[in-house]
Amino acid sequence: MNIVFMGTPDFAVPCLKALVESGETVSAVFTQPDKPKGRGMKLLPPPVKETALQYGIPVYQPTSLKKGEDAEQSIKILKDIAPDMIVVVAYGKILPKEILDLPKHFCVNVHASLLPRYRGAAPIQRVVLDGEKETGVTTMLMAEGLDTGDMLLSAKTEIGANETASELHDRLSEMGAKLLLDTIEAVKQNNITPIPQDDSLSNYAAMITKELCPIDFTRSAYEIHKQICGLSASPCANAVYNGKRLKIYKSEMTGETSNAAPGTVVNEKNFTVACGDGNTVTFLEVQAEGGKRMKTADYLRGNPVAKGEALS
RNA sequence: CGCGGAGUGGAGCAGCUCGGUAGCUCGUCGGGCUCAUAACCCGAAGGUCGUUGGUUCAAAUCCAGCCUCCGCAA
Repeated sequence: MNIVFMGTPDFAVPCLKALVESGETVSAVFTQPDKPKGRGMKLLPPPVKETALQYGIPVYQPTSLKKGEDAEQSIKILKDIAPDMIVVVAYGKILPKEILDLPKHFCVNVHASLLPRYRGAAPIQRVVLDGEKETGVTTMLMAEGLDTGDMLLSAKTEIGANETASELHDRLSEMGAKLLLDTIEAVKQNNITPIPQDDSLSNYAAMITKELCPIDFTRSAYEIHKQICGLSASPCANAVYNGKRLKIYKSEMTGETSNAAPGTVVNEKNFTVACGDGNTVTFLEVQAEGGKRMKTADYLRGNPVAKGEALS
């Protein structure tokens, strides 16, 4: 099939690779323009661009698909390619109707949740933050609304008790790639029935902001544990210890209880801290300012903490 | 040229202000002890102190450049 791929971050890379490796013809890749980011505001290409270039696929990075010169030129390029299908995975731009109607079949989107649940920008982190037990990936036809199109296929998976958003992200991106191939195969066999989403069951996975990062130890241990998992590895939950910010990448609940004040270290050997509901959270991987991410045992060797000290 | 922190045996850190014998908590290896432990005791190996140049009788330490890693901000 003649396919145009649109996507930007790491999550989309396995899908693009899967398409190419399975022998589909990816005629062009659309991705977000390079943006200055990181230290020193260096200009960095999005991951999908790097992958596309490795395969020698033409890359287009229009600033807009809706209006202006870029949009007109993009639509002209798309018309020239005359794709059978446009595959969109976390592209980060809204497609105008003109493009949605352009492919011979349709525009298909891979979304990292079990729709209609968790539509929107940050489904992976939100399911973890909310303490959900399972999630998945869904392929759907693209409609003009945000993640509202008819569903094609989906795949479920359980969320581990200590699984972080970044671990789940990696799993789901691989699942998404497989589901995408299954979906394309079904389309080829003409063996697929779009199912409308039940809007009454939908919810929206709002973008993740830094306000979510500071840990409030008066909350329950479970909420804090899920906060740590859901925000790992970026932007990462953090606490203040010794006047310095300490990022917490991984944690677990050992079942230990304590009536110490929330935020108090109750076990200095494995860095276990009291929470608001009498339960405790044990930190497994942390990172101090200026330091690297490391296992708690390593951190404690050079930065011993004492029982009774408080984090905030 | 956005602001800031850091590179020291295998891991995590101290030492640098005020140059003069390489230190701590672990790990590893060998031995001992114990019913037992993230227990304890004894001994050993292992480091071009990120890199290049400069100052000096002498540099981990002071000065300059470069490389790498990280926090903030975007």
